[in-house]
Amino acid sequence: MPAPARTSRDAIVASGRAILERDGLDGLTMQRVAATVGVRAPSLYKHVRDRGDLVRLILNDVAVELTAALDAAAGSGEPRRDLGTLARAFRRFAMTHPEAYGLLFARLPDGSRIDPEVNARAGEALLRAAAALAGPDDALAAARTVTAWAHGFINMELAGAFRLGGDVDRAFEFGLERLTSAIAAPDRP
Amino acid sequence: MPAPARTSRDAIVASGRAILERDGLDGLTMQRVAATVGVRAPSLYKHVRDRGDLVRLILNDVAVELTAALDAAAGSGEPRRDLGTLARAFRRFAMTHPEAYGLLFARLPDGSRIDPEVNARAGEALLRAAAALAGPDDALAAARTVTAWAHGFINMELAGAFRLGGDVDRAFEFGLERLTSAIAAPDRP
DNA sequence: ACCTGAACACCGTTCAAGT
DNA sequence: ACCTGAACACCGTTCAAGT
Repeated sequence: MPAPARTSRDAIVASGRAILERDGLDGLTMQRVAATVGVRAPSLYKHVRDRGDLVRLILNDVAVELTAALDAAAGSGEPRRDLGTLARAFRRFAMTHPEAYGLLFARLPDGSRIDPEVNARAGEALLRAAAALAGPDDALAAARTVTAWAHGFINMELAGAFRLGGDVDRAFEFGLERLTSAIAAPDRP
Repeated sequence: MPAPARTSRDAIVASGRAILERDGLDGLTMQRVAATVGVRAPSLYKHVRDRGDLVRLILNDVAVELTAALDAAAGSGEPRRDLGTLARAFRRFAMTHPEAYGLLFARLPDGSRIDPEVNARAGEALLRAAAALAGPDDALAAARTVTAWAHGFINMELAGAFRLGGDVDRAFEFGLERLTSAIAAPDRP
């Protein structure tokens, strides 16, 4: 006698994501997720392998959404301009999903880490803009420089590491402008 | 009848740090720390407030050591050269203490976050080099640009986010060289 | 085929009782 | 003054039993 599913993997991931964003990673318990979707904790194991797997699914979901935001931000045809809109879209996304963003590039157990393809896909728009600006030989190194800066800045901002006062928005724009010029190939001013 | 202390806060922090580096944050349990220093878990609460406090003490310890490594790396009198040795020392330290480093700028509960003075002290050497290179007006923004880049690069490298192959060491040197030029004031080539 | 209660091993933390 | 066992509330996870 089959029993009808009272919940679904999508519902579990969506609920887990909301709880993660509201209560942080420590607050993301199987019992809380189960209660939100209307089952008991053991039932969750019919839909996800374990808690680490649930974290992975949530982060994949977030990364796909980030990718869409980045894709929408780029595409002006002007790589210099694209790099700016990409960096600002990146920062805006992180600020509206701070808990999830903080885990996106964190050291997590293997089972919780984001899928490689999802990760690669998220970096594409920026890699394209960097390639157009820096030329093919330096494309990857240039993309890594910009990504590292943007991620590092956002991560430190989210962690509250900028404690010396000053204008953080201005520091972001300063870094963005200097970096854009710095990675441009000599013949691409 | 007073009972002699069978352990100390320093021993607990040192043991906790070793366990953190070996087993990760999830592996850092009060029971394991207690066993290593030779007492039972409840005794630890005579020396630290709770587990979050222990994490804070460990991270403070790591940050102080990082500060010493950075201070030792700088001081050549040549800000351009200092920036390079600082960035490389930063990366080397992170690679030898990956678990602790990954938490240094992570989103942690308030009670686990590093002390503001320890954080400010760690940034001093880099702020000094950046100021010498960028000039007083842009000193803070320039220091934040370099710190963000270095931290972001190292954090992504530790998290295994550079999955497109390529030469990661070369990307680090590329970013370092371009960034150094980018933050230099026009009159400080 | 999914859901459940019961159970297990493990946490962090408190506290009264020991020395 | 510190250490301990016992206890409590809470985890994640497994599993046999229900429908």
